[in-house]
Amino acid sequence: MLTTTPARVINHLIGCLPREERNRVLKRCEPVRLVFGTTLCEANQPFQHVYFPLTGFISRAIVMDGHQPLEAGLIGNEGMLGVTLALGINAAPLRAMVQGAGTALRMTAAQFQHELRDSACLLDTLNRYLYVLMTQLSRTSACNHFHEIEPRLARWLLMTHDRAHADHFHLTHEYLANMLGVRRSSVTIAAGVLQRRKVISYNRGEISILDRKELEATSCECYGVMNDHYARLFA
Amino acid sequence: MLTTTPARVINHLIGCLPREERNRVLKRCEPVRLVFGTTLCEANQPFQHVYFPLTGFISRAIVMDGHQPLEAGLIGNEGMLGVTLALGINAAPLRAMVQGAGTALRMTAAQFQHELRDSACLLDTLNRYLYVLMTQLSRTSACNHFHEIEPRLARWLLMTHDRAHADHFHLTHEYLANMLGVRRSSVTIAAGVLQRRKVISYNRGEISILDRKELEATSCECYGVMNDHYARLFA
DNA sequence: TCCTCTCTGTGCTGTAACGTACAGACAATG
DNA sequence: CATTGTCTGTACGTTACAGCACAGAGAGGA
Repeated sequence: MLTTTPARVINHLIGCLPREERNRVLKRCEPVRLVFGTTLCEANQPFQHVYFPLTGFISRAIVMDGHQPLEAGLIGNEGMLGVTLALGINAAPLRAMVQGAGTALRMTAAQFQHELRDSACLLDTLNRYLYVLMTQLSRTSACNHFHEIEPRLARWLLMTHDRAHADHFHLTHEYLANMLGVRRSSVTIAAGVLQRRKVISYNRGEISILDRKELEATSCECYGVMNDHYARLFA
Repeated sequence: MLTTTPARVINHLIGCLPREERNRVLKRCEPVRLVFGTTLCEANQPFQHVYFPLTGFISRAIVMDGHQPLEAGLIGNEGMLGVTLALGINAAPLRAMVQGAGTALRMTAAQFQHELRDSACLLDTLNRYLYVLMTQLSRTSACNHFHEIEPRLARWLLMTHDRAHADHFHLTHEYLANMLGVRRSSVTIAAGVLQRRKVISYNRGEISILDRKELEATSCECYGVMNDHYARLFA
């Protein structure tokens, strides 16, 4: 349900590369449509493809017996799926699923490994991204532990907003509940507060961001900290 | 307060290397004593040295404003401190502190980076370890979220037991509370249960493991899962 | 048009863990 | 020996969230 497709969204990791390498990588990629709800990889399974999201985005989740999967991060055009191949390991640490319909570039895992051998700069970029991922995992962990539902909800909405490149996206309370590792009805309550405050509005899974400033004020500091950290590493 | 020093504890990451590279690395290392409570690095600060624990062990913690640091992992002779240098980044994602007095090998960060350039095998080993760290972070995150205090306490005791190479080590309730991200008195209650069940005994910070089997039964499955995962990657 | 499904709102009870506070026991120190 | 600090036990009110259950409302298909 992407209403507005921005003129030209590029994947930031690819954008980091010098022109020649960037073109080589782009040549190996094929554009694909990310379909909402598709599972792109299971934990501990090898990758078939790596994905560089453009307007679509992907969620990573930790799967544990007897519990709903717990969200560990979002991958939009600032990142990629399959980065552990840069460690020489063809396995996914987490389950990945399309969370926002849209577009992406993809490459076969084999081709990607090949490119990695040829491009030191690509490897360096991915190493940086890996470092970002580690700090994100840590912080998300602490955030889930210490912060309350409402700020955390605001944080996820902001992160989704950034990656959707639109003020309007699809996300039910049920989904959000899984992301945050809480009950659906807790989300209904927290989201209800935000809606009454005219910060967001939603209807049957269609969420609109009305007042981003307020949303940022409601969010815990984790949103800003993580963004800054990314920016610093890719400056 | 290490009472028994095992005859010959080697660092497993170094042990993974082929003889020649192993000797080269060992030659660059100096043995040091890890003193309980010493902070070895702060989050986002560069490393002076990297550490390969032997009988001592180190804890990594996530630092967040307004909260006690939250434990994210232990580093014993199965791992190392400073592995992010393998990503070409001289910065620590987390705070690291000596949690168990004992011995370690260390190398300057500069020297370590130099070794990394010379030894593809070292890099490969560290890449694997990085992957393990990522899965550990994820799982710890979910574990803290879903599992209750008692199983989590048991898990940390088991992990500490492994890394201390002794049935007896120093760890106050206060410390454990920080590790688990809970109140001190919650730990007193959970530990009291374990003591009454004769699984552990403790006195003024000196903990003894009496019945490891029972401790394993009390722990959540995370302990086994994480061990298996490590073993599989370093098989 | 009806039916079914999905999404959301809400209310109730239960409970794990918090926050705080205090007291006793022991160890170390002067 | 007295004093101080550290470690542990315990207790009580509070709170955030779980778990469950149900009802209403809109969407979409038959």
